[in-house]
Amino acid sequence: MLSKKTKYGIKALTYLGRQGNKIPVQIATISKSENISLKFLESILLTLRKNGILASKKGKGGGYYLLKEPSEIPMTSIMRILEGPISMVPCVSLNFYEKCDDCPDETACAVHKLMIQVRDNTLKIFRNTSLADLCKN
Amino acid sequence: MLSKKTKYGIKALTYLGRQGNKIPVQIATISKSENISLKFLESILLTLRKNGILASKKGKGGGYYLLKEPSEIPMTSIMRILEGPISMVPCVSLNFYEKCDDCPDETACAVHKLMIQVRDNTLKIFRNTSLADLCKN
DNA sequence: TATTACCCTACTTATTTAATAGGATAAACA
DNA sequence: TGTTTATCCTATTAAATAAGTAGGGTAATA
Repeated sequence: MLSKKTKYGIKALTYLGRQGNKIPVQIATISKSENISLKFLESILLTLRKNGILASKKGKGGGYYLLKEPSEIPMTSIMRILEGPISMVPCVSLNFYEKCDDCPDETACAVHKLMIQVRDNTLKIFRNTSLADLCKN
Repeated sequence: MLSKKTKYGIKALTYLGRQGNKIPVQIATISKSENISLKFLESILLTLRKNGILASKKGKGGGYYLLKEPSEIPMTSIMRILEGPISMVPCVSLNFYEKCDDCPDETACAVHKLMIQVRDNTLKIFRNTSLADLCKN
């Protein structure tokens, strides 16, 4: 299941992407428009900034804005920053790999094989989708 | 992320499927072979039985066995019983649909559109895979 | 009738998620 | 220069979920 953090983050990024320009948007504006708790959204935007997706400006007229063009931001980046691994099990993760405690031989594991398929398909979608695609319509 | 419940459940079913026949296998046998806590596995097999995947026999020589041929058990069933929804958000779920609190118009939601794609792809894999496929090799 | 092995409810513990609180810092502007 | 505005940042908490544990009950076999 997608966490609310990720869901809210994507919605906020989509909102910013639809602005089209790099004029800062206040957290409160996004919070109201997308029905997201202001404080929660604040922490989400903070992590997006720390991970190089957003930039911010303090004080009057301040707010958050996208660092890059929406078309330059793949969903893989957004998902990995907000949600973590794209894979359903750590043992098939490309960026967050971890060995399973119970599995002596990973290549013989039925779950492993199945989840590689799922990962490859999901990855294909996220790689072929950028924030710009979400902003359309 | 896939829960351990689901992972262990799939492993246990694969173990049973590889037996080929309908001779009951004891929980303890599977527990040892697959490195799964006996008590935890017990509760997992119980839910699989209550959901029509397994049958059991009590007393000496008892244990669990598959009710149907592995080829007759699609991964969609197993996943829904053990993990719940296949979708990443409830608002795109076919079997566990729920409206989002924050979304006034679901058809306009960027997250919704993206997650429908992911769901369709994942569903395709699970529909085209049966327990028999996992038992091969 | 003793043993075996599943049946079933309840409980506990750990982890993660989803916030919330509250002050610090920096920019704009009068 | 001082006030307002809005982000920055750490810490805390509440709720939900996941993972595992306990322990007695029930049915089948020999």
